[in-house]
Amino acid sequence: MISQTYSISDLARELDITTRTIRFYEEQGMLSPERRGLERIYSARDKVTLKLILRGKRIGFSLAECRELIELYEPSGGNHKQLHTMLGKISERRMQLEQQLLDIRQMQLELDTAEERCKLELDKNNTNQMVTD
Amino acid sequence: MISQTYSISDLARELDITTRTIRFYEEQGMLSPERRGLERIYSARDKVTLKLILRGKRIGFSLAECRELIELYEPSGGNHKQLHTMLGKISERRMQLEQQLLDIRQMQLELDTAEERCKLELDKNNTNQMVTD
DNA sequence: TTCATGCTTGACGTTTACGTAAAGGACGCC
DNA sequence: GGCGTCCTTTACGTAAACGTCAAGCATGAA
Repeated sequence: MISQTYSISDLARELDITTRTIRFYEEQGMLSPERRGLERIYSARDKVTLKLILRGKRIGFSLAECRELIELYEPSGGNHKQLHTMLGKISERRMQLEQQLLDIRQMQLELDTAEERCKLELDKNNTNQMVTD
Repeated sequence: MISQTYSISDLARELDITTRTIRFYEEQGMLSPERRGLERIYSARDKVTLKLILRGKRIGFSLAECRELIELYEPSGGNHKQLHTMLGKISERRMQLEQQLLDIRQMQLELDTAEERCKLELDKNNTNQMVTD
């Protein structure tokens, strides 16, 4: 089976980003698609990388942080020290993610409160309406 | 009991941000501290607002989004339509937070994989080391 | 052939979120 | 009264993450 490939606009459509964005990520060294002449040919792996970037962005990672994540994913076969560095970075990310989970839960609680207040206000208004009817 | 107040550098120290940042948030209409002459006097409520902003930033919200959250928090006593608008925004935020939770869990899984691979590599290196000893 | 469509590479523009001086007022202290 | 410290405003600078032309190549359809 021939592995699937994509044009730049294929990916742009499917992932709902612009081609400019994809080229920009390449400029930043986060992608290096094959070429057929000048034309870029993206593999399934490139698509996974892009999804990884987009997921990172949704939770507020900078592109630099996303790049680190990508590097963690590339089996670079590093030496002893590099491997320890990677493990360190992984545990840092883990801690950040835990903090984000806490922050999200807290926000959800705050949204609960805000929603309650809104609904109370609406009830109050409806009651007034009924009285003045 | 007199409610506690803070100077700008008090808050900067406590929240680990610069005074420039705090003034910037004020420029953006997210804070409006009392004044004693020119000097800014911050209340406990201002501090809560700042924490809300910082929490938002940690999970990747823009300042514009943070401002919306703050507005949801101010009991503006809006009219019927405004209240429905607010409820809409609240449910939008909820959906975004749910997506972020999914993204974070996915990232955690990916970190698991990356960590496994690192550890396997380390084991392999150690084994080689033992053989060559 | 001409035209539309999709791709390419520059290269300058823009928004966000502050950083970083510059210049100065107010206050406690030695 | 001078010094240090903290505060102020004004204003230009900057990094990140693209947006937005401009100009041009390739290729299939009319």
